[in-house]
Amino acid sequence: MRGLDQKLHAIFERLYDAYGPQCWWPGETPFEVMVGAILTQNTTWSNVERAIASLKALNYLHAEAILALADEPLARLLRPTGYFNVKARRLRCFCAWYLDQGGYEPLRGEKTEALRADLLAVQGIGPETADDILLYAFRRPVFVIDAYTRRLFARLECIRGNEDYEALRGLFESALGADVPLYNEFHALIVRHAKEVCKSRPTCDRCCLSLGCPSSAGATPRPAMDAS
DNA sequence: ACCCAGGGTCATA
DNA sequence: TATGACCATGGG
Repeated sequence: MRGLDQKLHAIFERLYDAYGPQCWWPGETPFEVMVGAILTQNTTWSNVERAIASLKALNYLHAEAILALADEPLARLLRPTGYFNVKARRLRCFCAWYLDQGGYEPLRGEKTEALRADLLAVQGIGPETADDILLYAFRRPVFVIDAYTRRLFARLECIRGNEDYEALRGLFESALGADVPLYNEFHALIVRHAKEVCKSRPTCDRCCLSLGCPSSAGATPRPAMDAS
């Protein structure tokens, strides 16, 4: 019986071969990454890009500027991301915390688990958003668990699928070992794959992971993933 | 018109 | 612990 680590690495290779490097997270600065992580909650990235662009255009992409904005004007800028009233509050809570901590440099010195606990204490930052921030803004070896990850690996029979967030994160992290570049690319590839599969629905009968389904004429079918 | 998206919180049972 | 309701725009 192959270990979980070998299965995961094999799946990673399939995804990487199929899609190549994803160059995540899209964003020029760590702060932009953090803002994006909050704004992308249950929302497509293309919607987040509009809001980020608006903030940038007005030179508001700083914790001080966002905090200085009243709820309503901020919500207007966040409008395309959906839940704009909720996200305006969340963003301001985050910015207040961020400034209170002294910004990026002091935070960068914190140990990962302490930083994670701090992030989770911010209203509106849950486990996935915190882990996005830890991995993509602070380069910490934290494996992000999202709905795609849960569905995909449950289907590939690597997990049951009903484990709680922390259990899954522990499972992936101990199987893969602390590896920031791997975690970075893996999560991005999982999201990419989900989009790709979604695009080809309902004929999603052929993907790089051989998730069931016949291959189209002329294509060489991949051998099925060894799930045992 | 319907479904879902790179979630999180809060109220119930 | 575990569901359900709620937040709300934009693209398929």
